Amino acid sequence: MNAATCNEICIPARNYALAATLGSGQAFRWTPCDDAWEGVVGPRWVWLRQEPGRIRARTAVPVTDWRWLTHYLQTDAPYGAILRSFPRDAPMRASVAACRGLRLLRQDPWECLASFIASSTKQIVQIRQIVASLCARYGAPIPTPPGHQPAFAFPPPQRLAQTTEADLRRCQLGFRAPYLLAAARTVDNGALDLAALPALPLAEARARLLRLPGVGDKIADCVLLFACGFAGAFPVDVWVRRALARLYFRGRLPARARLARFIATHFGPQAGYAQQYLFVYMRQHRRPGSSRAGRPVQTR
DNA sequence: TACCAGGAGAGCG
DNA sequence: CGCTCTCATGGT
Repeated sequence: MNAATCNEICIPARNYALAATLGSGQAFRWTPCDDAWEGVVGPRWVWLRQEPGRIRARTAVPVTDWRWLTHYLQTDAPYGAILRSFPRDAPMRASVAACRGLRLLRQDPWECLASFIASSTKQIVQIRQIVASLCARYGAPIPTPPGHQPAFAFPPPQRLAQTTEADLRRCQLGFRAPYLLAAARTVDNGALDLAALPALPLAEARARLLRLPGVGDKIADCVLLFACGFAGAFPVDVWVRRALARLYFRGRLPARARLARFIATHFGPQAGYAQQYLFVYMRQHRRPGSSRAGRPVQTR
């Protein structure tokens, strides 16, 4: 690397919808700020702004090697090839058209796992609050620009392992508190090695995550897709369930096994990306003030 | 106010 | 399996 040390950089990024990506419910630490976004990646406070053909990034502390950020943003992912791998059916066309440039991030596995354990039966707004609360209470303070409010890293497993269920309940975790505590202890004592997951076959990585209490199919797939680089992982939540039902099955989902077979065969090797497009597409059509979805184009 | 939220686990037939 | 109930809490 011959890059100079500085606190600003422009990352080339074509077909990258920054706002859609940061706000699409895969990460919970980003807040829109004027025409930009502020958040935390690992131990660093980060400011990001979409510009034509690129993303401008600023940090509070000068940086020499920015690969941690390009890795997080996945700006080098083969966007065109990913889109071409999707099935050429009407629902996918409509989903892509509705959110061009939507990407998947590559998050830290622990932060991703902990955040999604906290997510069950919560709205995205609330998940953000819980994560913010965990960081403020148990995360290490990190440098921010002069005059900016304080920021905190996501607390590592060894830190959360030292808390109690009652502590965690104070962060609005409710019945998820014991799950998060158990997960923190399991990762802290080495019984689950998150760093080893990406090198495993998808099924094995998934099986290891499923051993954690509070981690079922959906949360395991979120971690595999958003943090471990398994582009074939396909989290099925209420929104994706709705999307699949309405767009592919005339409103009625088939039995589990048949649905699983459909997912495994229909969406191709980048099924996880397809899932994210369906998720965002379906949420765009929800009615404000109601959890019931509006009317996405009925196709097929 | 009533409903429901990017679920998971246990108990049941 | 597949269904139902419970869990805790706040947004809308």
